[in-house]
Amino acid sequence: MSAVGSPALPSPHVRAKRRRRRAEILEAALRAFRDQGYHATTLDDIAARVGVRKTALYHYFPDKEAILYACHRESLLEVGRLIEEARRGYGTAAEQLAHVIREHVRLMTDTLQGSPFAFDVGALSPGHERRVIAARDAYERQLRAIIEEGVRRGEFAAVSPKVAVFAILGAINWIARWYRPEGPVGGAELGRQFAEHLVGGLTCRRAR
Amino acid sequence: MSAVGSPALPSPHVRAKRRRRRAEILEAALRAFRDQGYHATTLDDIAARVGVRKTALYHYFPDKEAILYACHRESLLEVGRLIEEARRGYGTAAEQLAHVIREHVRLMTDTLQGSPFAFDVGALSPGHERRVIAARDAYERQLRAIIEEGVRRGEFAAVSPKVAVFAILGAINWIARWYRPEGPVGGAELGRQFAEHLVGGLTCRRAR
DNA sequence: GTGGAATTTGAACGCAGGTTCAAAATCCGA
DNA sequence: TCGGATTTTGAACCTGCGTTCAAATTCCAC
Repeated sequence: MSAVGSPALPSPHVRAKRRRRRAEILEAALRAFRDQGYHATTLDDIAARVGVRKTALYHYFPDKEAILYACHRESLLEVGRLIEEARRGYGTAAEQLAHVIREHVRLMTDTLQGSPFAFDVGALSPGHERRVIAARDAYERQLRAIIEEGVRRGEFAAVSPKVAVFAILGAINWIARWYRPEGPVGGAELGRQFAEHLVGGLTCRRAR
Repeated sequence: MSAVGSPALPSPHVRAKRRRRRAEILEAALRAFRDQGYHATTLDDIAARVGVRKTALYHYFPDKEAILYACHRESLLEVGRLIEEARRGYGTAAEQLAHVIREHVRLMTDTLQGSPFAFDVGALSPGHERRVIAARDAYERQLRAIIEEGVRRGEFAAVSPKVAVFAILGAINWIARWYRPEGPVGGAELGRQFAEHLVGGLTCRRAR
């Protein structure tokens, strides 16, 4: 071990093992919260999905709310990238918006990482709730900016960007409530159909 | 009182009073469930909104789940009428769908009666859950039928009616998560914008 | 006015679930 | 191998909340 009186850092191997366990717990929690809701999900539920007793969870997370917050954080990291990718990869607002929709749907269906966007934030501590809401607001503002640009360029009808974003996010977030990966429609195809429907509702109306 | 041995029916006045109290409890519960979710709402919460102690609620409902189920039933009664009205009042699929969307949005925003559509059904007893799901499925089938007819007539693009209905209901149900009646957009205007966006996304694409 | 019905109340109970704790088991680096 | 670190466990604790109960209060129909 290291010098006397100086606590040793765990080895890289032990740190990696701990990270894997945390990731496993978070994935189990994410699925449980998505299936049943935060309040209806018990620590016993999550622990059972991992294969341990619930008291083991306290070795990795201080409490249940911290698990929920970690799920939110991972989700926000994922969606945070979508806008940058859209801006970099596409020239028109319609293409950018379609990309974000497709990718957001993929997060809801393939990795389920987008599911926390559908979670109520009321179960978070006040500080955590503020942070999650701030990040969600930033994402929504970026979506609104894309729509505003589309309206300005004449690509989109003169809609309220705020209302349009709520409608789009509502359609996407609701996927957590009904989509099952074993169903007949794959995530990519679902994303394509959602993008056509939701972007189409903006682009075509300008012709009237 | 009535004849010995024969329990008296309450008078019309007492029955009316009882109905008003039940309606008051259901409205308070509906708002509390919508604001906080079923599990995070306590009977103390609901009772406080009514102005009684929680034990008084047991005079009108056998338990907490019965209150939730009654909220669902009222909501389903309301939305059940939308399709009939749409079929009677409009000739094209686009007009019918637009009407249902506008009116469903109104239920979400004005009376809040549509909010239970956004609630998870997991908290209901198995029997109640089956009934609520059956009624929701019937509503979704009717929406799909409108869209199928629109596709058949060439009014709508060749979309998957199932996916389109999920997208539409997702956008509408999500209103319970963000809409506040004191905000700048009224329910009627919101309904109009949602109808334009969501129906527009179906009608225009057939031109391509 | 009054007896009975209806409604509400405060107190109490029981239990589920989040959390703590100390001991046991497993892992790991030297 | 082995001592110490890490992880997991079973037991226990505590609290919040749904529910029950008996008594008190209010309402109502005659």
